Amino acid sequence: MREYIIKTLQKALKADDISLESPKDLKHGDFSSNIALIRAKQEKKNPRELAAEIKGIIEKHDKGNIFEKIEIAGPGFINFFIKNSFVKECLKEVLEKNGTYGSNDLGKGTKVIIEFVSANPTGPLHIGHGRWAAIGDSIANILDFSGYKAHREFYVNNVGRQVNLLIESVKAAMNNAPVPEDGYNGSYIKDVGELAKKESPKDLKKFVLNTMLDSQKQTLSDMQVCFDEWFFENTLHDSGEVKKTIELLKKKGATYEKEGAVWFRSESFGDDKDRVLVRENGDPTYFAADITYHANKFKRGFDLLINVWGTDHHGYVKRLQSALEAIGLPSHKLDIIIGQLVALYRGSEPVRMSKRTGEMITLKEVVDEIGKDAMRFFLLMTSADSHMDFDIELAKKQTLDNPVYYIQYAYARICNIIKTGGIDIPSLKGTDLGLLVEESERELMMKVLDFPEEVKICAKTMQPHHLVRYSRELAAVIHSYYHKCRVICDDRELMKARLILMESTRIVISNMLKLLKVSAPERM
RNA sequence: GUCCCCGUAGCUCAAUUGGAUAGAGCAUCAGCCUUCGAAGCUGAGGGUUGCUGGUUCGAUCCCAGUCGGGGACACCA
Repeated sequence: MREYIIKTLQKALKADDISLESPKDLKHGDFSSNIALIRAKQEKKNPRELAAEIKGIIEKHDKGNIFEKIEIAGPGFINFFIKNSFVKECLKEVLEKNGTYGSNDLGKGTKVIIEFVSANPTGPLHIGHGRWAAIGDSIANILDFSGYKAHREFYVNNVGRQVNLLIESVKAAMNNAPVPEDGYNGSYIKDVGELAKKESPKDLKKFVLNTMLDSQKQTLSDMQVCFDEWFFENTLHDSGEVKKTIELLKKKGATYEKEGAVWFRSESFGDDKDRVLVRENGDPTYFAADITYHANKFKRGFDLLINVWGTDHHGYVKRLQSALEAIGLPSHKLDIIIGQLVALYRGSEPVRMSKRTGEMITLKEVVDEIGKDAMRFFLLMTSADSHMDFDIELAKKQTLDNPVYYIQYAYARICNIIKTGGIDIPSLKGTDLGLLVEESERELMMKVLDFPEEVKICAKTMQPHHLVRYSRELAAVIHSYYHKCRVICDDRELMKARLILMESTRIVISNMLKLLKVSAPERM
């Protein structure tokens, strides 16, 4: 609906810089625009006079189709009141489009690769990984829904010092030897060691890495996070691509040698300092491989690169962008979302250690305890760049305290009403929506019709939490409506009209929860 | 010391990316079950948006500074 109105305004005013807001105060109409305020500044005119001019043009153009009335208010806002008949036309669109309602073509087929989690295979995932997982996965869903072609990828760092340390640590555990310096010593190391003893694999390194990776895969799968591809770092070394990247940087004059190592001049690109590409011992650094990896993403034909990283990697952003620039790749097409860390609580008590193992609590333990739906919902509830306090006790509650159930309950309620109504939805065609005259009905319709805009906001900002906020608002309107209006009633025509409203609401919740991958139960 | 993020109601978070009287949930208090699911609804109280300046018709949002919390500053990944 909003989109249609914007298009109408664009046509009427022959301009494309139309912005439309949804005012908080009903007195300010269904939509409002600050266009007169902005133009008045540019053209140095009186904003209210300009607003009146604009209002005249729009009214002439509209001929009473969409707008009930248009008002000028405050310093020069133009407030639009939408005709009920038009709202109901839009409601029909929800039923027609059904599962695709809310989708858009923002991406215009852009191939986008979204890389997320990419944890080292040296240990179990933690709650922070869960956050990047939920965010990355949902962004990918939203982008797919917005006309992009999203490719979900996990980069496996199966090369380097940390991996060697992991293997040495496992070996030590198998022989009851002390943990190597800087090695790993969690209980999972012993577990893998036991397993390796039992199976005595030919290639211990391969076995350990696979075991670690499988356990990460399992945890992610428990959260219903899926990847199109698991990209292994070693393939970049094996194919010689890493060497090629280093040669290319050398050729571009972006490197120099010092103390036996090859350095990249990242400082001249605005980074804090220069960075090593090839160590004194001749091994390329992780950084060198990562430049190659991102070059490889472009080579595979992706037009847009999105990475979801933990805040502990933020210092890494500048050097990667610098390196891409140095080899002539469009670094502005790399969008890195930095997610802040998650602090776990039980009630007001901070949780760091696992009760069972006495070590850092793992993602798996939390997912096992509270379940996939609450997990995803809570991790998606807040903006990625705000620090997050995650209360396990609250997420676990199956009561009204828990916002997940609030939404799911609204869905189950609607499903039950539709079921009780006992009328086939398709047979409701031709129903007179003009019978929906209650204020609460209009409120619900407007909220339902807002869905496509919310999807767009998420796609544009790459922040799925907007959708979660919307889901709570929508559920609140639904519950309120439920108490104000009865759907199942003796007036059969009215009932049919209200069933259509229920069905379109159901469709929106269903589409929305699919994007978040939170289940929508018909019964609870 | 340098860089990034955050600071909003007692608590956890929003605020359509510069819009009109800063909103929800929890907690507190007062109401609502003979009718489609009370896992719900209705209402009340609760604020100098950490602080100080600046930019403009307008700032929670942008800029400068300052205080507090978190994180990062490897020839680790």
